[in-house]
Amino acid sequence: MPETKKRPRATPRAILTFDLDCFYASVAIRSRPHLKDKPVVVVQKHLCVTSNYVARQRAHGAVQKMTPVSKALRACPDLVQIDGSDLTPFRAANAEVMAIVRDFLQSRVTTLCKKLAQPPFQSPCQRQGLDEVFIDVTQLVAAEISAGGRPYRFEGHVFGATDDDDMHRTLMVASQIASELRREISTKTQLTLCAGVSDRKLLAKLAVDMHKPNNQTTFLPGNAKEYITAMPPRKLPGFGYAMDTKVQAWVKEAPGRPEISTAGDLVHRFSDGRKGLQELAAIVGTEAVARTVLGLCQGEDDSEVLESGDAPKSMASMDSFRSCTSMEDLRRRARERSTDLVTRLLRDGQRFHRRPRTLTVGYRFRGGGYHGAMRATSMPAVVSSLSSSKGGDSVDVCIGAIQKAILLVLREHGNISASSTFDLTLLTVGATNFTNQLASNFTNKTLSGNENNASLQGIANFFRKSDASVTHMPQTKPTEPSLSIDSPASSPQATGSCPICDHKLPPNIVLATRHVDRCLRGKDVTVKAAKTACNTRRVDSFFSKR
DNA sequence: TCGTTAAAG
DNA sequence: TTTTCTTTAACGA
Repeated sequence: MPETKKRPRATPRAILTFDLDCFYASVAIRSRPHLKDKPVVVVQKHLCVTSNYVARQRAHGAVQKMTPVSKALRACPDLVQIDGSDLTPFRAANAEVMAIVRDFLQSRVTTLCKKLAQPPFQSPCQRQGLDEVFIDVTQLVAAEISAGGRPYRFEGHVFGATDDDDMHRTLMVASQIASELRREISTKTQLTLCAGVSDRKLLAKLAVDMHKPNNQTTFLPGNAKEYITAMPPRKLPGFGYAMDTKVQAWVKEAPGRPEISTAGDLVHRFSDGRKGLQELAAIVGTEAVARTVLGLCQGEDDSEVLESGDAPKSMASMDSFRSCTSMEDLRRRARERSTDLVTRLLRDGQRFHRRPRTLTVGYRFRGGGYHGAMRATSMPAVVSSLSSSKGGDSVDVCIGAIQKAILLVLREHGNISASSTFDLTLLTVGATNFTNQLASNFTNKTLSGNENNASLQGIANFFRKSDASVTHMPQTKPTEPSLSIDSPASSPQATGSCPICDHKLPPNIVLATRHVDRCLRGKDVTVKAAKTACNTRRVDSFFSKR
């Protein structure tokens, strides 16, 4: 018998989603207090990407996301424009918020677990863009309830009718945690935010928009199905433009097909067992997608909150323009992208002790559709030794090397050269496939504070990738001895205790890793849960204890 | 491993 | 409506 029967979860989860209020505008105004009561928009190219509430009010709805500056200016002539083309301050503000969230959760867990004499755990945090985060506080709520002392009531708005059972008590405590965390964040950053609380990401996400700004809503799952089936499916997170287009195309494809204007319509037409599923699969691509979509349309969502960690998995720099037809112009733009990327790579390397192995180049010809093309090549070798050496010219060398690589890709795959005519509208350059750099200059560094390091990153990656069928080591290239974590001579020392069993760990990082790995397997825990449980942050924080 | 598509903010 | 500047995941080859 295959175990494909799916069962409902044994215990209800508690999921929070936070959404910073008009994030870009708030961050921009925070550093310019004199603009506090002025109508403000943050501008990229000729578009307003965000506005504050003063601007929205004044323009009476005419200033929205992605409104052309000219139009916004007509609606509100005294609009203050702030350039938002450099994302650095927004990335920094995001990091600030994430750090506060993690510190808050960490200290709660620490005190509660001590009190309850129970091993510590972590609460996964998933970054969603720069202004949103999902948090799974299931275990934290459970610990809070065990510890007692919480009044059984909701904090903030509630959507739906409550009841006197476990799930509702869970969500009550979750709403209290959400409220406390919101207060903590807005006190420390001067940024306000909304929270959505529910037992799954889908509902938490829908809840977060129900009362804005600076407020929170708990979505009681009992009301999910009727609420969601009445919505246009396109409004559901996960049901995007492409899906909507395909479904609507199907509707119009043949006469007599039913209108699909609500999620309920879709469920009604396609949830008729296996046949309906296959019909939907034919429209949306795969059966897996069909199943998820059908679930979404009924308010179901099993997806986990995935730990994002501190280090991004890829990095890109993009420029869009009306036209680029000369090599001279192209070279200049390529250098610009290259400079931006190298600058960020340098900082990333200082923080995470890693270098990208792959360079991606994206481009689009005028009239060449939405996506354009994307190519990947190996990163120029000089980048592996990128550093801000005082005397050296490493940065400039890297910028030049990447610029050259971009031009080469465009020549080879886009047929763009001095002897061809072309017209580009987009150039993207990105770095991916990060691997740890364990150089001699780093080996002797002490482990401390927020300073992440290469070996820890290696371990984190190892856990992330570990799989029931795979025995042990990460699948790094054998040709890269400097990356392996099994070279005790150059590995930093681990101290502290196992995040699973709390035993003291051996100082050798390889042995420590092995121990934690065994421990994970020893526990009756699914691989998926193990992956979620053992993430960068957690491993980092446990291994880097002074 | 490379490259595309889709989704999200 | 595909417009800005990203980041991530799933999937096919």
